[in-house]
Amino acid sequence: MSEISLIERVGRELGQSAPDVPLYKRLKSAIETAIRSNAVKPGGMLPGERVLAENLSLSRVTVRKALALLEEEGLLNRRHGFRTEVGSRVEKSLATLTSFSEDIRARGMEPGCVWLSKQISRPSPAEMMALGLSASAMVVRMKRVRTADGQPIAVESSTVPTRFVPSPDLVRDSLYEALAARGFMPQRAIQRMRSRAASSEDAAHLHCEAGAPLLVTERRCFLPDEQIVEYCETRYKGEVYDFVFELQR
Amino acid sequence: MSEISLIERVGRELGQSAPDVPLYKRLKSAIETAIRSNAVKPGGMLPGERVLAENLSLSRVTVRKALALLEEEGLLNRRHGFRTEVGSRVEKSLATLTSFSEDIRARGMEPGCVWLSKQISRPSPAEMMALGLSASAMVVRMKRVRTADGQPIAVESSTVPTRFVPSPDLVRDSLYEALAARGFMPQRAIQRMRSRAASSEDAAHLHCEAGAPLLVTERRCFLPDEQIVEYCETRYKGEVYDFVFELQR
DNA sequence: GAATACAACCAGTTTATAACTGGTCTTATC
DNA sequence: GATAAGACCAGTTATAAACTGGTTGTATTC
Repeated sequence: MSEISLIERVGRELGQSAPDVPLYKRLKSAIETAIRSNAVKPGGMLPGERVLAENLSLSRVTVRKALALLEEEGLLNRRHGFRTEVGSRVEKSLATLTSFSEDIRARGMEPGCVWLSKQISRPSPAEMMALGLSASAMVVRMKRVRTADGQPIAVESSTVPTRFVPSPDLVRDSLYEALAARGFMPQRAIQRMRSRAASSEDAAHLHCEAGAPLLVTERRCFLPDEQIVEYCETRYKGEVYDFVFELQR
Repeated sequence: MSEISLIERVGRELGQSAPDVPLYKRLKSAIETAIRSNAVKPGGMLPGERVLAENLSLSRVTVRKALALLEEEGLLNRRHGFRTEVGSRVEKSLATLTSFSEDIRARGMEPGCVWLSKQISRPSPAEMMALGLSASAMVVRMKRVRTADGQPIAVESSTVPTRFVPSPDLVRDSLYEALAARGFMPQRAIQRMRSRAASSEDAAHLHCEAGAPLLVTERRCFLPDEQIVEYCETRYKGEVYDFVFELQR
């Protein structure tokens, strides 16, 4: 469906809506209907805010208010300087199949995390190797304790080149959300799992004894164009095995 | 040293040289002297061919002939569309992606190798991780002892997805030749170097004692489109350090 | 006070373009 | 074979322009 016919459709929808509801809410509903009826496919682009405003004879403020609501609901994904993309929240969470939070929720517990550090620095030798970076590159390194129902169950270190996430402050709870917001959605990952003894530091964070066996996962995440976007090492209290699998959305 | 003063210097040098020698050879010597006397630092850029030709009142053909000689000697590194970079052979062996054979030859010795095994199999967990492969993929794994003047100096294990080299029989002496023949020339690599104690097997192959420190390099080679084409681990008799650098052709 | 409108301007991204670069070829002179 | 001059191709980089969404004003209407 072309941009013009989409706008016409939204325009008709808008005309038929109750006039005592605020315009921006009516516009929001109209666009939502268009999306849900698949007039724009997920992954497709919405017309620019200026185009929408002009063709619907609305002000940009109104259009932006409507889009803001839709983005909050997860139906849209806006990117500064790029465009506004259609993408449902359900798909977002599918793409983060590897997400710790989902894993924990699926087991009926409440996920949480405590940040140990967020820093921007040069990559370590291992990180250079894993991410394919030269020494002059910069990375954002984040370390946190993952919890389930408040109990610590893993220590996780994520490293991302600043090219993809320029500042650690952009990451709130979910690294994947920060990546997605900038248009870098990992599509494939290679993950290795094996066991290792807990260091005294690990032990302190995980409330276990030093030397206790941990399940260690190493993960390299790839963008659709095979660029390496993240290197992540997680040390879980748990099982013992050595296994590699491929993660795909 | 600025471009202009470099050109002036080369110009003077050129004027003083014997007139019965071909111009391009005299120019080559003049530039070589300038480089060896550090008038241009390694890593620095030479003026463009057109600038050189014009300022020295020479034709571009002459300049190109001189530069070609210098490149052949390894003093220069020309890149289409970029510029001509100054880089001595010593640095080239570090900064560029050269094969083992080239490396050894550059040091005035005769390279050789003894094949320990060539096999086609499923990737190991470490190989899956390094090459970004799923377990269903197939790889060609090659292990050999590298020699210089007949003396064993390294044990090397190379792994390449069958996608790039379908059979180990296609590899005679040089893996890179086999790759190039199929149109897969690695252009960039990330290499990590560190030390590790020799296993008894390493020791047997390298004629040293078990436990002796080896220099171990891990290398991941990338195609121009960032696909990972090779994972290679080499254990050298030698130094002790941990350092990663980027290799580029 | 909330909704709407209009108008600027900022900042990030993409695209197109221009201005280089080295690589190649032809033609010509000596 | 060495030298010269010119034209053109192809790869790279730098720049500018034309978008994008983000933000901040003021003003009007109900």
